[in-house]
Amino acid sequence: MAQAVRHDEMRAHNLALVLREVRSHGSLTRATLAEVTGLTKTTVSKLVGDLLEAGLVVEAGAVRARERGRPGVEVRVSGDRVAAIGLEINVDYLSVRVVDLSRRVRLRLTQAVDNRLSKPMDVIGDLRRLALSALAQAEGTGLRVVGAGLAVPGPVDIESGEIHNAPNLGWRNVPVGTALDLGVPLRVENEANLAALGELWFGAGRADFLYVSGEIGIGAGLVVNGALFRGARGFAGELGHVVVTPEGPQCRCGARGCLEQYAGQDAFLDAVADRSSFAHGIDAIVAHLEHGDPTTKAACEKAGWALGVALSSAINLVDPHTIVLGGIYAPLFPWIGGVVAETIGGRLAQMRATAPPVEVSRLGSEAAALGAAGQVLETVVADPAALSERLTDRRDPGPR
Amino acid sequence: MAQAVRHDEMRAHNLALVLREVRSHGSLTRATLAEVTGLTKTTVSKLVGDLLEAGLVVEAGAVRARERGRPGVEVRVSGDRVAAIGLEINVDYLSVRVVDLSRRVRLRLTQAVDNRLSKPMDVIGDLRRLALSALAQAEGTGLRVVGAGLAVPGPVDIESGEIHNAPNLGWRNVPVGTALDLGVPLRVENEANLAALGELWFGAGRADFLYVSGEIGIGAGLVVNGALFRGARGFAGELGHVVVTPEGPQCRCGARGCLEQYAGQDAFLDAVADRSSFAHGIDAIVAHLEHGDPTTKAACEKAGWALGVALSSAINLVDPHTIVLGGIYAPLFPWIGGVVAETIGGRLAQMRATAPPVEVSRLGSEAAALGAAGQVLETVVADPAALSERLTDRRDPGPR
DNA sequence: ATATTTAGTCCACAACATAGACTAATTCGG
DNA sequence: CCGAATTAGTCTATGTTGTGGACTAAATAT
Repeated sequence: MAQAVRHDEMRAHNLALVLREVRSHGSLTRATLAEVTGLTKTTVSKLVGDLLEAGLVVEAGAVRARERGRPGVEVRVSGDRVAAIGLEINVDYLSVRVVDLSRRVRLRLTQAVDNRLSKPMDVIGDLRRLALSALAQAEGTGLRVVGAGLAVPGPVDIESGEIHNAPNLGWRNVPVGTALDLGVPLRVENEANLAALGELWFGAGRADFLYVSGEIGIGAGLVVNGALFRGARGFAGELGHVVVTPEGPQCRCGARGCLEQYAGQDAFLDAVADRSSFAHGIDAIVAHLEHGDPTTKAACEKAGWALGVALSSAINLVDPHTIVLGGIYAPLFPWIGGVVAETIGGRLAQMRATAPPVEVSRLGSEAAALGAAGQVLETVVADPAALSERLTDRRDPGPR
Repeated sequence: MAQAVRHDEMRAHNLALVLREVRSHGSLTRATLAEVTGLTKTTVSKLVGDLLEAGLVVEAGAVRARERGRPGVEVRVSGDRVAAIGLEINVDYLSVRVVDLSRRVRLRLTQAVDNRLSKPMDVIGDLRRLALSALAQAEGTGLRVVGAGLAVPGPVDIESGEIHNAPNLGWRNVPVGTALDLGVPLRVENEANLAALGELWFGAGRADFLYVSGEIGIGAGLVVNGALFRGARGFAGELGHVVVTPEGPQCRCGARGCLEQYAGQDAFLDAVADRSSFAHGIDAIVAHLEHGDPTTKAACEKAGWALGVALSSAINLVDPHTIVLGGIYAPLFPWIGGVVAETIGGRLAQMRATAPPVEVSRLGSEAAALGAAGQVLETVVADPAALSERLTDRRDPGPR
């Protein structure tokens, strides 16, 4: 658990503190950095020196922070040295994103493919090919990719990187963590959780919210005080199986009346009674809605009500500051957001002064892959000392 | 947010580490302490010396830890110097507990009284009298009470110590935090949260569980990795208003079909159709059950089912390791525990290998007051350096 | 009685942050 | 245009803390 703190860890902590402050302020001089951190100018200078040497920050031009006196030299996070790769396997696409330490997206590769039709190992092979080509391109521009993150639609054992059960893909007990070897450390995580983190770091940027990921299944990622809440075993956020009506329609989870039966992608398509092409399902629905189709509108009403009911349980239990609707709910937001907010507001009327606002995600299907990459970058910012050690002795590429 | 780390904070951290290890192991020699913390014997000796001087630990007799060689001197947490006071205002009683740093309960005062019949300030006055007498007794035995915790049945603003709305007491906007002045720092917190912490520190002692507090209202406290989960605004855990049936009976929260309408104390009493005496309501119900009364048994079945439905939503959302039933559910456990576990198990069948076990609380109505005291002791263990400063200059009794 | 083993202390040293003097680079005012 | 004022950043001496190994203390084994 908690361990002894020695001089080197004190230094590592302060190094991380400085890097975090530089990032959160965009750019800072050493003098203001000393002010905001509470460290002395001497210490800040030494720490910034180390960060410069490691290539994690760069000096921008001189600026006059105050009107009089010598101008300071601003320091900002360097996007030219360190990067991470984010991957996503979803039902109908594979995607790869390379993001540098300054959170700029350097490379986007997306491949539309129905992954339910292939064997897991073949899908992993496809993704590996995409990822390796992205890695090669990134390394070619001088970036050093320090780690990879992978988003999958279903609960994952984070330690082993094994997918227990991804019902929408039809996968069971697939050891992606070990099968997808890219030569860099890999972390596998639930898609909804990573999409929430993506929203945190690349989207709206609030520190407290519940992200709702509507796909074939419905997941949620809870961010509290800037950190993901995973629960005891890492299975938290299964919003799709929260009860809407205890004796409602049978769900494939074994229970009855789960949210997924009312507001999952299939429920929409069933309601619209036009399941011609699954891949363009959402586009078709939006088209119907834009033409004012009453059946589709009614389906939205019903799904929005169910989502509101399930979310009111969630709000009572975990008290999020805001609700962010993502996945298929993002394009449907104009027709569904109002009902959701009204249902929540109605059910929470007496419990709290104001119900959490319901907002729409700013990132489309990119959220999870970006969150996956961002999570790797976050480990770098949390412990820059560990990285610079690894960067200095390049002989050893570092174990898993 | 995160702040700079200096030498004094390094020391404070290691001091806390040593104290924590001493507590979690019961008693330890300096040598084994050096092993488990990773610090050197020299450093451990210095830190232990400071803790001894502050009176937070004491030396027990010498023991031969290993067969050969000089025997070590074991050190354990001292229960004779530092203590905390835990208070609870509930609907039908006031209670006070004094607990020393070694977590021994030194004093118990409970007063049965229907607090709905008095004005809030009168109730606070009653509690203050009880608490001051307990404080005097404790100080008389040489204990130094370093802080107080207060449990109230309803959501609280932790910062200000103000109760927004305690519907079961009929209180609104009562500033208990400032009104109840005991001369020591006071922290006010929701009863369910503190009962969960009480269970953590004085009861079963698991590090991950969801504690369900069934009283007139139904609350829950979620403990994850030994820490309380409060949500963004501190209102998490309102299990009583999780949806069981979205169009069910009207709840006083404004919604319909909340758990409280099915499994709250009033729902039980209504079902049994014998609301003769509220104070002994639960005892009467247990008596009926022990005589095999079928109406009461049916009420348990229904409440247990509803609790299982709401808990299955909670498990999907927050993934607790274990469910602990407390409050009125503790005496009812023999008749209700089975249905709850079955309902949960049935609804989670396909989602995870095993559903969280449903257990019964080991502490009766004492849980919340003990948790309140324990929370104060935890701040001492988390930062013993801050306390010893305050203990050394006794002129200044400390602000707030 | 002596060797061995383990506990705990002592002392020289290393790592880190601090405080304040010092140098560098700019603006302001005459 | 030059000196005073002001702010940025570096340098040096110092203080606090943990480390490592030598040392003393107290037990058991032979």
